[in-house]
Amino acid sequence: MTPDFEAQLRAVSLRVTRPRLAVLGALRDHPHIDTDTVIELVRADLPTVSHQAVYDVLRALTDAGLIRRIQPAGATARYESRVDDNHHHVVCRSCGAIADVECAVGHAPCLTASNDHGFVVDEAEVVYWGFCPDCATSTKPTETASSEGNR
Amino acid sequence: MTPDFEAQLRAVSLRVTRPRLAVLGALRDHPHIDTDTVIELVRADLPTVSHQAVYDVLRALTDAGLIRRIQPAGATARYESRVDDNHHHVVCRSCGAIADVECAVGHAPCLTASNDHGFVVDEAEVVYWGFCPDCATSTKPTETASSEGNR
DNA sequence: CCCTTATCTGGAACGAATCAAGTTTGTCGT
DNA sequence: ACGACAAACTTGATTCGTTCCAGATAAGGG
Repeated sequence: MTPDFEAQLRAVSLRVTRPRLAVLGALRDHPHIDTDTVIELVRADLPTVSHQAVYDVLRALTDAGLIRRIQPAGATARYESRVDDNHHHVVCRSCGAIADVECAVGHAPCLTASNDHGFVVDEAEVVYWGFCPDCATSTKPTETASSEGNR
Repeated sequence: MTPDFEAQLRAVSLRVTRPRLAVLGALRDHPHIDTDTVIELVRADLPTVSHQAVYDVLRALTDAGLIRRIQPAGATARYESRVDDNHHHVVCRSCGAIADVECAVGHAPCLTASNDHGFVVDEAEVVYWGFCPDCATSTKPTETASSEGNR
């Protein structure tokens, strides 16, 4: 374990610092975390890191392509370390939980639609909105109960 | 012209007020505007409306389904009045411009991929990232000009 | 026309993120 | 190893978009 964070950093010409290693570690252990949680997790190891350092590190790593920033509408920024595959996310409207989803249609499915309006498109981001298993059952739809029931 | 804003409001049991009509008018004339611009446009007609009123109206209209809120990562909230069709958006990484895109694959293309993780998905949102015609030419990629065409 | 209540006004408050100035710490050259 | 330079960090304040609050206003049914 302990993926070679140091090598990853050096590969993109970033200095190897403890805050950066801690952030990478936190992202490896937690799939989709927001900035605040990153700060908490990092401080578990390094109590003295400033929030600014975390923001800075997240930005540097995102720019370098080591991590990916995801930000569903209305929520705070979250980060994940899976960057190489083209996967998407399901977001729970109720609790904000996020899960990874491989697009069943194939990879980069809708990218072809893009050349409208002369835009040069390089990425298609898909966000599925719905309810996670917990919220789907607790938020009990009053009347659509039986028909929607696949799960 | 002047679509029947009043009827639209009444149809969803919302009171017909001048701020609301002004907001609907602003959204009809401008495809994808952020809250600040809405405030400006509304105040062109009604100089006394408070920013809070606009926020409130936007929320009410969004909840009622008359308008749609879109919020690409890292940008402020924007609103649009096209709500009935399932269309998506191209967002310029450089200037933030937004344009509508009909998904060529068909409507609600990737919705099928969704049942992973027990989530009950009811909407698939697609955001295409790239560069608008203006920025694509001005940001002149130094060498990747011809080859990188698609994807 | 009056009453109820949704809606609007004005101002304060909030959280996420950024900026600025100064200090620490990696990394490279010798 | 040692020192220097610049990248990276700390601290603290600031901005920005948005929301919360209390009171005033006005839409729409009776």
